[in-house]
Amino acid sequence: MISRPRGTRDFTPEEMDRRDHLLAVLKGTVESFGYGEIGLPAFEHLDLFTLRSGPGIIGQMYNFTDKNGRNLALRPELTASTMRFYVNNLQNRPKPQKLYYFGNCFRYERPQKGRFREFWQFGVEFIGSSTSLALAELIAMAVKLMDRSGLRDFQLNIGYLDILRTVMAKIGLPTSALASALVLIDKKNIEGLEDLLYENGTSAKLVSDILSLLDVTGGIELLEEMEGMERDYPELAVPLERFRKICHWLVIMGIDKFNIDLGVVRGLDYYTGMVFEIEAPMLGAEKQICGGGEYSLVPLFGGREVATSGFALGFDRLLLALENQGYVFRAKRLDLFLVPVSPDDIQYTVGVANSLRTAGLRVDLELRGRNVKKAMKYGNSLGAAYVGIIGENERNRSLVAVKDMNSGEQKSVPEADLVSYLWEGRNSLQT
RNA sequence: GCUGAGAUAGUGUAGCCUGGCAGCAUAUGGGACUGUGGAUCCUCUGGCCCGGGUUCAAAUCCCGGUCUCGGCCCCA
Repeated sequence: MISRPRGTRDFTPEEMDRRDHLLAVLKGTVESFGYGEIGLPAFEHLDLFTLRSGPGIIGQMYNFTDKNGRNLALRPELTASTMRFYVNNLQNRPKPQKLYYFGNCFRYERPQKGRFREFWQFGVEFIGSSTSLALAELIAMAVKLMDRSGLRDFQLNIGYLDILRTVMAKIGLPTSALASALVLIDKKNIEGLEDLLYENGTSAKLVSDILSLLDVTGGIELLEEMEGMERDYPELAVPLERFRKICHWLVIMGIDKFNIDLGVVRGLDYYTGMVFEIEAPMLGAEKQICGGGEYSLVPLFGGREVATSGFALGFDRLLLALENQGYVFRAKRLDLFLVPVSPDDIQYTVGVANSLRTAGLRVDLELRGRNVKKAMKYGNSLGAAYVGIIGENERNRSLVAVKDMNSGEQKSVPEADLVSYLWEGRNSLQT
C-alpha cells in the first residue's frame, strides 16, 4: 500500500464541498471590489524565490533539478510569481491593477496544526497606487473577507514600518544592526533590543523613545498620543500623517475595531510602509490567518518602480477556524434520486433523469437494479431531497411518484411539471 | 532543527503495564423484505504502521524507521 506523502491531505467530496463554498465566498468578495483572478504556474525558477527571500529559504522549499538541468522549485507562495507576471507582461496595463489568486503552495516544513506541506493560499495584489484611500480599502477588504466567511473571533493588527525606521535612522544604526533590531522587535524581545541599541551608542533618551513607540499598542485613540512624537522628531510628520489618513478612511469604511501595533514587522525587509495581520486566537501556535502590507519587489525583478501592496490568507487555517467555531456549512444536496421499479421502467427513468439534468438539477438514479426498499435506503443515505419512484403506473401516464424525504409526503407529479416542482423544493429547503 | 504523546478492520475503540486463539461498536456488501427510506434482527468480508531483535511464543517487551497529533524554532 502506498501512503500519502507527509504533510499532504486527501479531501472527501464533503470536504471539497466546504472548500468550494468558502472559496466562492472569497472570490465573490474580492470580485465585488473589482479584483480579477490570475493563474500562475505551480513551479518557478528557484532564483525567483531566492531573489525575493534570500538563499536561506531553500531549506524550506521543494526544489529540484529537471531533466534539462534547470533549478526549479514548487511555489512556496504566490506574491513572487504575481510580481514576475507583472514585470513580464502586465506593466503596460492601466493602473491601478487589482489581481487575486488562489492556489496550492508547498513548503518543506514540519507539519503541525494548521501547517501542511501542501497548503492553499488566497491572496490579492494591488499595483499602481499608494494613496491612503487605496491602502485603507485593502485592509477593509481583508476584514470583509473574514466577515463574509463567517469568522467571528479575529483581531486586526496594523503597523507602520516607516515610523520606527525613521526614528531608527536618526540614531544612525548601521544597516546590519538595523536588520537585527527589526528581528528583535518582531520577536517582542525588548531587552535584546535595548542591549543592541546601547551597544551601538544610542542615547538613553532615544532608547526610551523607541521603547515607548513599541509600547504603542491599542485602538485608534493612540494616533493622537503619537502626535507628541512629532515635536521631538519632525521627520515623523509625513509617515504619521499618512498613517492617520489610512486609519481615518478605515473608520469611514466601517472598520473601527483594530489594534495599532508599531511592532508588527512582518519578517522580511521588502515591506515598506503600512503592514497588517489578522489572527484568529483560537488556532493556537499557527493563529495568523492573513498578513500583508506595502512592499517593494518589482525593481528587484527588473521592472519599473511602482507602488505595490497586497495580502495573502491561509485558506486552510481560515477553514479550520470556521470549523472550530462550529460554523455550519450549507451542503450541496441531491435534488432527486430516481428508482425504477422493474427493468421495464429503466428506459423511461433514464429519459426523466436526462431532461432534469439538462434543466440544471442534481439527479441520480438507481444503477444497480436493487429493489425499491434498498434503493430508497441508498437514496436516503445520499441525502436526496426527494426520491422519485417509477413503475408501471407512472410510466404509462408520464408521471413520477415523488416522495419528500423530509416530510415523508408523496405525490404523483406529471413529468412536465417536475422541473418547477423540484426547483421550488430546493429553494424552500435552503432558506 | 528541538521536544512530548501516539499509531489495532473504512471509521471509532478494547486488549499492551503483567507476552499465550485480536474483541466490541459503527459503516459497507448480502439476507429477513420483488412498489416505499431513517428502525430491528441475522450474516459475509475486512485490522495489530514498516523493518529488525529478545522469546517456545510478540498487537503486547527492546532498537531503528515512517506517519499523525501537540508545544517550540521558523513562517516569504
